[in-house]
Amino acid sequence: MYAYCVIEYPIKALDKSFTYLVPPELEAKIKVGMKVLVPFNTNLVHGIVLELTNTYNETYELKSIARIEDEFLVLNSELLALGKYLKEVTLCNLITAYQTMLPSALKIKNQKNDYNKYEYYISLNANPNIIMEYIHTHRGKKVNILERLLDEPELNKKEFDSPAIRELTKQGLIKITAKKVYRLNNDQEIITAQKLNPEQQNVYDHIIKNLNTSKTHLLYGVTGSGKTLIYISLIKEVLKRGKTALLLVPEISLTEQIINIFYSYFGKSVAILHSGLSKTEKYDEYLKILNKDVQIVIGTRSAVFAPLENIGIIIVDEEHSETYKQDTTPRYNALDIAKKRCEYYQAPLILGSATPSLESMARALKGNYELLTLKNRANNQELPQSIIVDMTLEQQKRNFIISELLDQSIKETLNKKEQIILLLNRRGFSTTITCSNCGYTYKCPNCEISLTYHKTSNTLRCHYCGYTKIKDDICPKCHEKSLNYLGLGTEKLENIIAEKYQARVIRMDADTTTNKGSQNKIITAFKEGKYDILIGTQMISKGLDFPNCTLVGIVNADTTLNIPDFRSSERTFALLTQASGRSGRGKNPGKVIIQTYNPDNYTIISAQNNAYMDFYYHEMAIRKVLKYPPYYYLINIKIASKIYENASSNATKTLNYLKKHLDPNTIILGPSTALNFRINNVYRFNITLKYRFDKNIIPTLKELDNIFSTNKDTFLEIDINPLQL
DNA sequence: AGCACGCCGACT
DNA sequence: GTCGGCGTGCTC
Repeated sequence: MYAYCVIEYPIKALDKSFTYLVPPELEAKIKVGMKVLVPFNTNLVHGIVLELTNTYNETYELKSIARIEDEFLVLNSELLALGKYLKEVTLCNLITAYQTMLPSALKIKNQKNDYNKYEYYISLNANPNIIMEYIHTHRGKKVNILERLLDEPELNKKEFDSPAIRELTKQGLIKITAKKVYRLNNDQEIITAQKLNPEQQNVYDHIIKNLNTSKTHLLYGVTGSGKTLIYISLIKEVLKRGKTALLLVPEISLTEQIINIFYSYFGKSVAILHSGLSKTEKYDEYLKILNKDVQIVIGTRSAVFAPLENIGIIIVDEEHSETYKQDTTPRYNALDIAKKRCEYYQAPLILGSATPSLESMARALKGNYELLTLKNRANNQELPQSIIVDMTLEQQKRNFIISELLDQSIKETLNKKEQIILLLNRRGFSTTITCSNCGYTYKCPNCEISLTYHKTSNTLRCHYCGYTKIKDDICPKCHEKSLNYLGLGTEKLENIIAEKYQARVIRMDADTTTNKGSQNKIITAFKEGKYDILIGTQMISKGLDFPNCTLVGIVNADTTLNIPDFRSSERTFALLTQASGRSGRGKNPGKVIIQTYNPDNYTIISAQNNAYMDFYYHEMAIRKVLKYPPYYYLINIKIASKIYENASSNATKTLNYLKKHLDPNTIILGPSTALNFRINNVYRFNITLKYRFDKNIIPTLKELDNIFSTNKDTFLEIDINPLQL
């Protein structure tokens, strides 16, 4: 028997299968998809069995597989094929694809640990006569233990005094056995689901009709329309039919809330997979899925690879979220993977959002997806009333940060004992520090990006590479004491608000949520009413449900709008709409105040009016003219080197190569030095491709990748369907 | 990626 | 005469 294997080194030159002889003693055990140890060159390396055959037609002599690793872990044929698909759509190495699909504890590498957690149980280990005799001739703790073991055959060891246990074991009267346990357990009582309202029921019925098809449904429902309740009902029905369900959520802050809801409806049937779990917790959750102890998986992007079998539905919540696209190699989009898996299992894919991506809505309107709409909030609450404040007028009144209207509204809301969310999409204390004498501004020496001032640590930091320096007292250029703060970050806003109002203020952004669970702590504390005002970046905008929050203030709606990227309007619209959606979800009506220097901008006006479709048509017209998605596909090619000349010359070579091989209708832009030209002293050039149909593209890019694989100082990175340019 | 092989310079 | 620098090339 022969085995075709892919080995652990993620190198282009080794991205092929190697043939090994299966030793006779392994023939019965070995399966496709298993992790094996094989001799390679002078070492032993890990690999995955891709195929088993009885013939081979190579001329060289084969080596034999050394052993099988992790016998329980087998990538089934669906997942093996999924890895090949991942390789195809991202142009990564096959082994990289499989590594990406596995949790870190099970990745293919050389160290082998036991990640299992055990609990220890004691039981009797001698015949009853001996036990009885011991009981009659002794007294004390040891006798107690033996007496209890006569009643119950097995007891948890941790309940007892350990010296006594040790002695009894030594005397051969009892024995200790280890049992594998899972680290995360939820023994909550299960509650029954609320009834769907007619609008929700309608959507539900429609999807149920398609439960045995691989149709994609776009569930466009306004904020607070109760999409989660539909998900729960759908999953319930899927489980009833003996199948499994996968629910993807954008990030941990959301995951915590949704997980708790799902735990209360489905209890032990749920496994969770997200970056907030430790390596061992993730391992356990993965094992629960492999062992078929759970039927539902909830998780973030990488959970799309969960080893569920017999999938009956995949739901992607907040489908517009950019977190579904991985921004490191392999640059996959979980939506594509979910779609592929749905096709394999003939299961429907549900994409839910209050602000669908333009791509998804375009496909839905074209009829490629089924469009399902929830127009109303679940309990017939009104959508919050939105007001735009023109900050140019406020400036004349010397209100730079908080407008008159926002100030009044904050006071009113505090008086009513209701809660407030203030959104400012920029962390740190202030954006930049500038010398008012000579105009000097601090830039990162590695990245040429403005440094951000962080007050708590009194440092200037680069948000791209992490470079940190202590703030100076005098300007390093003109030596005057004229360094001023410019711009506004969440940290400074927190100080201002805390000074200005008699209120309990809490801040949530990337800097206050570095510890595990800290995000959830802030959310819970705010939800329980321990604070009046929550200040935060975009992480507070999505999915959270605070019934007592009736005022949302967008302190500066322009920060995201002004970023030079073709999707900045779409992002801003989503951010404003999602943030607005946090207001008035309970019994009291909500209010939203949007502060902006662009009160006439269509993005801001559409968001104010909750007019997604207005925004959609307006933005689509622009995309069409500028040849952007969804009208054109994009591919971004990055050429990077520490040596400027190499980066530059290779970028030009790449351009010429592309010009020669691609369809003449494909638009080739660049090479440009664009945004973030130098990061960590690496020079980067970008080439962007825009195309509608070009069958040469993938083969050409593969070939380009091969050409670069022998180049040691210049690196090529290809991002297919990038989110950022 | 890792490691052996190989062909040139300064050392016990 | 040998030790060791890292350039080149191969791995079932």
